[in-house]
Amino acid sequence: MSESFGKGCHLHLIDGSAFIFRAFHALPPLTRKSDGLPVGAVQGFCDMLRRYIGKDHGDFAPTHIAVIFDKGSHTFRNDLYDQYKANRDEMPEDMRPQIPLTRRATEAFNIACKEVEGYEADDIIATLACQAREAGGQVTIVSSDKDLMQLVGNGVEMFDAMKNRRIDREAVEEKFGVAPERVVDVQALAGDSVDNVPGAPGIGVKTAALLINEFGTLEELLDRAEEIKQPKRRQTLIEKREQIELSKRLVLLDAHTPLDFTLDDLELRDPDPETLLGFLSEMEFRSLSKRVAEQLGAEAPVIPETSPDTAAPASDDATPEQLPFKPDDYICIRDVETLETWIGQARNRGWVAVDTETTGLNEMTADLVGVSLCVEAGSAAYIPLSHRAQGDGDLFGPGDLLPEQVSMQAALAMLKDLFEDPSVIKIGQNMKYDAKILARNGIEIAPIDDTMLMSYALNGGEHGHGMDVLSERYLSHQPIPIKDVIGTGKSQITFDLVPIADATKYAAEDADITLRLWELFKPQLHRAHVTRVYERMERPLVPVLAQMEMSGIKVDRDTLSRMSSAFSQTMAGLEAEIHELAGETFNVGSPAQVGEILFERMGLEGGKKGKNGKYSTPADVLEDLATVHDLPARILDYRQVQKLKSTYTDALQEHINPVTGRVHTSYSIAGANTGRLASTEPNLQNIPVRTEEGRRIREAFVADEGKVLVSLDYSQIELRILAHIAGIDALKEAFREGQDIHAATASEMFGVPLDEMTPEVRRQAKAINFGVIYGISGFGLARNLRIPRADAQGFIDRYFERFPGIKAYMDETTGFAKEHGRVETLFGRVIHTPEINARGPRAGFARRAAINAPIQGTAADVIRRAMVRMPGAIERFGTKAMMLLQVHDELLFEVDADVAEDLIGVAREVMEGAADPVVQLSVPLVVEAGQGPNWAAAH
DNA sequence: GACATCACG
DNA sequence: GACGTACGTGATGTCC
Repeated sequence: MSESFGKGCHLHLIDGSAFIFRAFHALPPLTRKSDGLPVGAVQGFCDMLRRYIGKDHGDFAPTHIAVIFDKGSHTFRNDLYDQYKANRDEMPEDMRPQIPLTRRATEAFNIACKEVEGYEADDIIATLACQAREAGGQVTIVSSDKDLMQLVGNGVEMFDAMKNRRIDREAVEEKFGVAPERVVDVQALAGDSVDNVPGAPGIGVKTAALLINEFGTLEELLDRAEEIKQPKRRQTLIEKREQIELSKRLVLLDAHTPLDFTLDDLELRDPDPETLLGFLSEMEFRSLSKRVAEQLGAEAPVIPETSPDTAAPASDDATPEQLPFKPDDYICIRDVETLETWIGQARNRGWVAVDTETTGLNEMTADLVGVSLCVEAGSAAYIPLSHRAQGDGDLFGPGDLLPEQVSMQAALAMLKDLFEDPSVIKIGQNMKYDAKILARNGIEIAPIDDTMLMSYALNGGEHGHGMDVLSERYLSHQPIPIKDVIGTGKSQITFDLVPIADATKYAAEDADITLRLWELFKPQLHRAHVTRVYERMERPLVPVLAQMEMSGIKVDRDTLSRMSSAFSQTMAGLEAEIHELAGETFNVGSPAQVGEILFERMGLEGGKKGKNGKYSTPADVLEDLATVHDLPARILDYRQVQKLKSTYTDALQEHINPVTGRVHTSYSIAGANTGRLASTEPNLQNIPVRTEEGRRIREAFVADEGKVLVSLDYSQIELRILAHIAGIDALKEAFREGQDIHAATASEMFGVPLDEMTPEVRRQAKAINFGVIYGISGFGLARNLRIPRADAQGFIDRYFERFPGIKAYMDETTGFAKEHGRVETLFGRVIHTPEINARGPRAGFARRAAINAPIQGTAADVIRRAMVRMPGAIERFGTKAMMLLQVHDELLFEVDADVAEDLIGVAREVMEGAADPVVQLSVPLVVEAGQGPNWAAAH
């Protein structure tokens, strides 16, 4: 038996969480070969422990050692302040299953592994450090966390294992500007954005240290705050006293954590080679076991290579060994016992691929028919829930529910447990669809992964991201076409009428494919450096958009209906007039016939033929012709009304959901190459606004009784981003000063003072500004402005001369695209440009798209980030505020009238700050807001 | 299903 | 020197 802890002893306390996070982020994602379990962080953790105990610590050699972990997410600090650590990101899903394994690893190393429910590791470390100090021993805290620096001094030091550097009194003083004893005072004032400790607004570490050094302690400072000379600072300290005192309680470590062990329990023990090597073998760490064995003077264990038939295809090598698809092996789950088994398997794994089958494609109206699951490549099952008889003379009449299906209610209850289990990742292809179907059945599926969005992050611009494309491209497997199952055209049936045996093959295959794609894509995300893009801007959008789509927007049918009738009359009148002018009757809605009339019968000049050999009659051509004849003008009028009627007043009514009385669009997250969303069925991102007549359509988009619609939109976001990316000082300055940007551009280009600016000159500058974003050409600008091409080219030359950064940006961007086959947004979104090295006209398109993509894409990223943060920010309004629509640079909300102004304040802050903290824009983002009873009034 | 047209940012 | 020509979308109607 050894003596108890005291003088001459040296306790080393390792901050376990810090080790895990370091290990996780320092290493590429690694999975255990035999079953795909993520173990990268465990391996890193073990290696860090190995190196630590094998290290020559000189005078600081440990006699006692422990690894300290956090336990439970709720601590006394959450009771003090509910926002404590509230803006922490969720733990990456790959990391979660590795936490218990690191505890096992610690034990395998024969190192004490300690945690106390409801206490942070920091508090336990503080308690042990104090006990050791009082007993006369020395302490080394293995961490570089600044929150622990308050403990340094009197025999306690820290050690930064990454930098291999000891942190003593002097080092702490250097960092905080005060002695370790006063570090908490400085932290209380400066606050901490990582832990969400509020502190004193406007006071950072520097100022805090200055104040503490002047007054001695925080308490003294607060008592004598009146003496501070700077008025702003004085006011802050007086007004925010409570908040500062709270902050101190949050940062002050609790050295009185109740412990069920003593310092003596932490005595250094040699690892038992058998136990440790056994654990490392189990984890299949080959080279690490070898190194450990060497260190211990033991024999390295032999770890068998996994046999191919049990190996998960976790590698993404060019030709991974591919398990064949065997549709006959798929299981049909017809009783709760079997379902229970499958759910158990999913729980054991920690993940499961999921697919829902329904009666239609519209998530708001389709009914759930069945669910498929896949836990391992090749091993998938389908759970039929509401399949019905086709009625071809069987025992069951047409439409009868078929027997031997798990009851909807029972299955949903069991699946709800699994789908809402935070420790099981649910993997889907286009999860928003399944999430909405399940939400309508009372299940809030989470956490999720989405193979469509993974592909979008990885392969954006290369190809589409539908299951068929991905399966053929990455698994060399053509999935069963849906039309083989439900047919096409008139004889098409709904999925509930598909025989269960056929449905099983189809549905289980989809889940199987999804799981295989996930295993393939998951490790690629890190390698392609798009993990953050996927985790911050694609995946979290799924629940946000699902909610928006399910909310829908109220559309007044009567308004649309009345407008539609009026349009009919107008069109009839115009049609008669057009026939009169043409001298014959023809289909005004047929561009081919219009071209024929204008350019053949009437002999007007300027007819150009399109690729189908017909005359082309787009609006700009007709506008030019309108100066010489009335007919083209009337045709334009007709087309405008026809568009408004068919696409808006008529079609929109068809989209009013009979149950909710509202219109529910659907957003494609992975549709647009640049990162923009796209709105379909109906498209609510192209509701008219530019003309007075069109804008009236927006009057039919209304708020419910007692509510208002609130619209917030980014002002000139793309030009601001261009100014930032290309580093155009003159434009940045104009934005910072809040100037009219087009007028400022014109002034800079033509030397006209702002107060002498004419609308015409400003209009030209505006066209150039937009042209630049689109990868301008002299021809295009000339056509847009209807000026001679040479003049347009002159403008562009002048623009490049005045803003040389723009030209440089364009050249650098195309150069980058040609070299790498891709461009990137400021937030790291990758947009591939496969055509950039093509020849012919396609090269021009690709070049302009490459120039535009980082600008449009960065703007898309910004609003995505705002949308992801929005639900948390507006949570305080409860059901009083709902986010309904996104229109690229605009967010539309429906809000109780009494909180509309508050909502505007909150939402504006989120939107204007959406780039932070990843990107520091050198121009401000400005959001304009409006509100009213309908969308026209809110804009 | 291709094409033309036009609605939006 | 010719070629085509502003970026990104979705819906509707005609016509084959």
